[in-house]
Amino acid sequence: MTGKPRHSWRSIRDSIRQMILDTTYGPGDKLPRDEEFAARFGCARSTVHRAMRDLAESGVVERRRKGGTMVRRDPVTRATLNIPITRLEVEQKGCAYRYQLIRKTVQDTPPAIMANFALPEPRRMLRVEALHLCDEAPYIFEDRWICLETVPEIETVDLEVENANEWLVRNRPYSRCDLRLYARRGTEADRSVLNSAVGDALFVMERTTWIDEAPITSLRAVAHPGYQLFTQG
Amino acid sequence: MTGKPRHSWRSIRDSIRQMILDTTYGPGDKLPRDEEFAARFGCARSTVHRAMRDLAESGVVERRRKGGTMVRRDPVTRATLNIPITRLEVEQKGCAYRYQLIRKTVQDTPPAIMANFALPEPRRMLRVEALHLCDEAPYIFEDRWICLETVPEIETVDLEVENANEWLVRNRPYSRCDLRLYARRGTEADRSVLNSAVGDALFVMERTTWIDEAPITSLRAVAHPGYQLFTQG
DNA sequence: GACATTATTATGTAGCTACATATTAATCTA
DNA sequence: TAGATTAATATGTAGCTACATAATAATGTC
Repeated sequence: MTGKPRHSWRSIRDSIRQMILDTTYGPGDKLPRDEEFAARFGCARSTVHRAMRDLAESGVVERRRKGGTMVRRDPVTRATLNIPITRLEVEQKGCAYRYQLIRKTVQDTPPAIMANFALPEPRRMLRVEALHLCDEAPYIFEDRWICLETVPEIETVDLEVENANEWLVRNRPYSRCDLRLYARRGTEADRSVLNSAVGDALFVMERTTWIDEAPITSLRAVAHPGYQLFTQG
Repeated sequence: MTGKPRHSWRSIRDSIRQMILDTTYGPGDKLPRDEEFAARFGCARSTVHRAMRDLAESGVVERRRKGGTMVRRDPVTRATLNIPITRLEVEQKGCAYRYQLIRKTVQDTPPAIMANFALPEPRRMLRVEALHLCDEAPYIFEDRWICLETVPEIETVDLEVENANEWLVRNRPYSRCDLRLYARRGTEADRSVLNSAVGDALFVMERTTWIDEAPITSLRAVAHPGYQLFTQG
């Protein structure tokens, strides 16, 4: 036995995917309606729907009400990144975690942060610069902006002790998260914080989150030399 | 109107998420059974199930048959990366794309590639080194290993013309994809291929795919200086 | 012909029932 | 007590119906 009942949504998803792969339905083609597939496979429409939703989520097809289902013209590789709380990342390596607040100020957002949030004009936000340490060695430096309008409680949090990263993850859900990843040469400023050599290749993660259009936080995290980001294995 | 009917699975998901956020159910706690929630909300179990599946997918809760639903002790940020075919990435910037095969050899896998695939012993694979160009400037250099046992047809493909990246994406679905991202200093070897300066910070993406335990391909893609990877906006 | 209005239609959601499956919990051996 | 067997149970899946929604297609009006 394959372990898949004849009409499982997985087997139907695989059949449809196979048809797409062998170009029974090529890129850009319109697929038959769910009902049509259900009749062909001899299963319920809901089962086809379940299969289609999975194909849509994984980027193989695109669905639109009334418009029907189309094979995506541009296949994409979708990978889910798991970005844990830094404390956990460090502790899972069996190392001691420490968090150190470096600076905390209230400022108007500079253009770069406004761009991240797509704000038309500057807004006063709390800027928190902090260092995550792994066995007392600099691990990740983060430069974070927190919107005081959306998250006023943050002013009452003692960020010397509590970690903005964790406080926000635990207290502020977000509905949208933009991520930008790139490499950057270490500068003199990095050297003093991350203990890196000038010219080291540093891995940078920029993350911006919203709750229903309202900005929450935007941060640039610069990792120590040698840092790697994985997908969930 | 909020646009959400009282019993929509989204509104129920949001209610449950809210209860988790205000620590009605704290990290590690067990949630009531779906049926129990359904009775409380006055909706069907299937609706709670739909809501729970979404929460599980986004990493808020963990579900196990018979075990029930638990609030994840470690909140994670899950981000979906869209990795397009390089040709499309270049063309969407309005640039001209070109692909250039640099070398094509059959070799036994070195330890690093064996580790990526978790292979116990070396295997003969096709190694393809190629360059993606954007307006004739080096864009991404890829060093790819393709498993000849899993993908024998690759030997019949003219890789001078056809692009291994695209051929595989279009012809070989995968069931598992591991991703590793990091920054690396440009070396002398990079300089000659990517036209980068020695010491430049280069963004590296390593990707390994399988189809049901069988290795397909493992590649290291080194991007030109300044490259950025985004999440889908 | 241009534009607003109204049908049509394919997907999306909500509700129900019944059964499958995986795991834990309980029970029965040896 | 240890280990195997069996029961209990929460989630997962498959099937059905009915209606909602969004987007296109058709129609009507000027």
